[in-house]
Amino acid sequence: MSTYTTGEIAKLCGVTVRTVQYYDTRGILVPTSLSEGGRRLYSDDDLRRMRVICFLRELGLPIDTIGQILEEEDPGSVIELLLQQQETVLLQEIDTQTEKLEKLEALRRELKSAGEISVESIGDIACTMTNNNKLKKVRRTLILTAIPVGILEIAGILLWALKGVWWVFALYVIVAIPWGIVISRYYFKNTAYLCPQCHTVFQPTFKEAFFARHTPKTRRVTCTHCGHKGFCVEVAAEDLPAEDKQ
Amino acid sequence: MSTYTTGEIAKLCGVTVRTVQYYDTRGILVPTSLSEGGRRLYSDDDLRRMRVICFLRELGLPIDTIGQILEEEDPGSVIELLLQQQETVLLQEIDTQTEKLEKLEALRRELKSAGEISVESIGDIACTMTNNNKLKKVRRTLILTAIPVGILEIAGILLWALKGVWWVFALYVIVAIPWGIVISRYYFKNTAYLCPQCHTVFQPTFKEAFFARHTPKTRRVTCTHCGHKGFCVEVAAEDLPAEDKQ
DNA sequence: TTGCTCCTCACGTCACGTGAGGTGGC
DNA sequence: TTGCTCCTCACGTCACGTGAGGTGGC
Repeated sequence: MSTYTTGEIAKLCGVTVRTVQYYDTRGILVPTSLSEGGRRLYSDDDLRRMRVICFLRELGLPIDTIGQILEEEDPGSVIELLLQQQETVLLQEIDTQTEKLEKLEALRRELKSAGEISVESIGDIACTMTNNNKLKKVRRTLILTAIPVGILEIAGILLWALKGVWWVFALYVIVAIPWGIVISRYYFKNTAYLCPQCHTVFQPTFKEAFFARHTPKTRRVTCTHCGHKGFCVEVAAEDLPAEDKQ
Repeated sequence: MSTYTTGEIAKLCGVTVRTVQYYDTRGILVPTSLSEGGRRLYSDDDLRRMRVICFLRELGLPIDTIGQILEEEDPGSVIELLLQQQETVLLQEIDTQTEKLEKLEALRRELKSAGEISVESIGDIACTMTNNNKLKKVRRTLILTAIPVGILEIAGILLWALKGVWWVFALYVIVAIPWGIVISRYYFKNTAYLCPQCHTVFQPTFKEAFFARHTPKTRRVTCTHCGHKGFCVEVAAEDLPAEDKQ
């Protein structure tokens, strides 16, 4: 049965003296005795307890939870429950960090391809990245409704050409025109454009957007804010601010 | 050109009023103007700046780093450098968390198979888990040196049985005996046992350990501390405390 | 005038780290 | 006696959250 000083406990457990003292003030490792001069004296039991504390800290458990575990008389379920909670916490933290990492990598990629690196370009990238998911949803809707129309078109052409059946193609024309109108309105209502000049998000008129030259991610439109005309990156339209919460 | 109050900025950026105020005190988002009553008034530029700040915070960048990025006149290298640093930080954090998670899962597995859940059993598991790597190293040495000896043995037996060549087997015997002595001494010098009674780590005498019944992970030895005799879990011997740092 | 929003202290969170100034113990 | 270790304040870290008590602005 030997006794240990604060420094000895610290060295044996690979922590600082301050940590050992701190665990005393937090009440999870109170020294068995004090010297006449008021110095902390730890027993073998204390050392073992400290080792358990350090181990549990290596799992990321907060001090109070460790205290609970150490005080618990009845062994089983409480410990298992607390460990299970900690597992959930860790899984969530890893998830959060991984998300951050992915965003960071996406930003770095975009910055590299953007050529110009500035705060404005970060702002633009942030804007396109944060409502990327909304935009994908809008585009997915477009494509999903386009598939049956496309099948109808091909079927119509084939039947007309090979078998001389013309009414399927006629049906396609009847369906495709209203579909085109509806889907275009839907699309331009839910998309907006980011002006590279003044960095504002704006919606051009339906007519301009419909007839404008475009690439998969940009469209040549006129900014309603600064009047700049040129290729603007497509983003999802924000929710209307007026009727939003009210 | 509209102006925004603290609350409006907060709502538009999905943070609390306190966060907006905090960014003012930290100097990364100082409002363009103040009302007569001392209320913060933010401009469109401020809103855009806040959006960039929020985006960078979503990557986990600390406030001061964001401040640096926003102040930077010259665009390129500094931003890329800071983002790269942040990537390293995130990767390390994910690593740390994953390690914690693995340890936690190992503990839960061990606790389940241990049957009895108590602070002592956590201590024992912590002890076996933390010097698990050392122990593996010791065992690997044992196995690696055993392989050539084993090959020699099989070769000796085969040559003797099939071809009548006996000297290879004789060589094996000559090699195997000193190897057995050396490796046993090495093994028991570098392993110790955890008493299930008093939870102390001890080293039995070479003789007792050598002849004791054992399983892959335990051995039936007598605790030098409390005298308990029974199967004890094998752990790596700690470094000798005397000549350690001195 | 009445709510609502915003203001500034001031303190709490979490697990320690970092001095400062003093002292025990070999 | 001299280093070394240890002691207790007290404050710092990080990005806010949480009241308290007061007030601007519609």
